[in-house]
Amino acid sequence: MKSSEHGALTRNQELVYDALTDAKGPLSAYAILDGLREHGIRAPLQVYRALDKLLEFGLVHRLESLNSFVACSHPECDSRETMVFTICEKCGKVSELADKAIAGQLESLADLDHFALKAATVELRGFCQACQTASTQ
Amino acid sequence: MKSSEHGALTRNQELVYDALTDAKGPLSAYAILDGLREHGIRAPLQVYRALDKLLEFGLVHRLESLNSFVACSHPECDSRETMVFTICEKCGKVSELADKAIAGQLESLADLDHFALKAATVELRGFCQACQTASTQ
DNA sequence: CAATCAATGTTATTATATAACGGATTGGTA
DNA sequence: TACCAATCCGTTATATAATAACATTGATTG
Ligand SMILES: [Zn+2]
Ligand SMILES: [Zn+2]
Ligand SMILES: [Zn+2]
Ligand SMILES: [Zn+2]
Repeated sequence: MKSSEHGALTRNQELVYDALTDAKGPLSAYAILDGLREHGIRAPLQVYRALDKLLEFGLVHRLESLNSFVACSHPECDSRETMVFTICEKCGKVSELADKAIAGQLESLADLDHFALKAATVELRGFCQACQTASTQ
Repeated sequence: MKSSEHGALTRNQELVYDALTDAKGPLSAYAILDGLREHGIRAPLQVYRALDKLLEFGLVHRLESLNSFVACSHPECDSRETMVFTICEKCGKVSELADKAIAGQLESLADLDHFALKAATVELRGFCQACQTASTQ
């Protein structure tokens, strides 16, 4: 379970995780690095190693199309398998959607191709609600 | 339609597109560059500019999680909206799946969040059929 | 021809990620 | 305690991916 894992985070992991939860949006590894210099983080590897562990714990997800990272917004989502994100191309807002159905759909789609599915990345690009209404006024 | 667009490709676009179709697998921009040096391509920008156009034409897709590019394997697929790829984590094989249902599912999922969906990237990681049978022997 | 626009060539720079090495810390265990 | 193994840590250097800036070429067209 996550909350117990969270308690076991090392110092660097804690720093990186806090940076991501504070940000309430995706951050690149180098943006995290810049924000943590005053806390003693000096090199990219310190950030990347912490991120690797956080990804492994399921506390953080990687946004492939943005080369950046977000804290998981589903405290109970320990699946680590299928994540769905919306990415607003105007304001940059990112939301993580919870959906069981898509995971099943992708599973059966993979089966058709005899592909043993381990993990899925779904990234949706478009406009968030706020940016839609803003552009139609 | 694609075949007509293909006839209108410029020299650099043609070179890059041919490199991708010959490869029968994903290539990074720099791998393309290395393969085309003897044809007069010398700088990353020459490759990236050609790729931008090919992506726009729908002749090529970008694999976000691999930072690489593949020629579209669906001659009639001009949708340019929802692509689904399987990526074998053992042998690196990539397949582009054709599926109308997933696109609809993602559309309605986005609707729930009042998100105006423009394009979707779906990348499935796991093991291809060949690598499964190879690992169970 | 002159204006325009897309494509090109080149150099330099930024952004993202990993390799390689050694030292420090932790947790069990003889 | 002394030992071992595993993990985490810090540092330097390097690899890989993508873009900025600017000048030039070549086709289109009015
Ligand atoms: Zn999550
Ligand atoms: Zn928005
Ligand atoms: Zn395609
Ligand atoms: Zn395989």
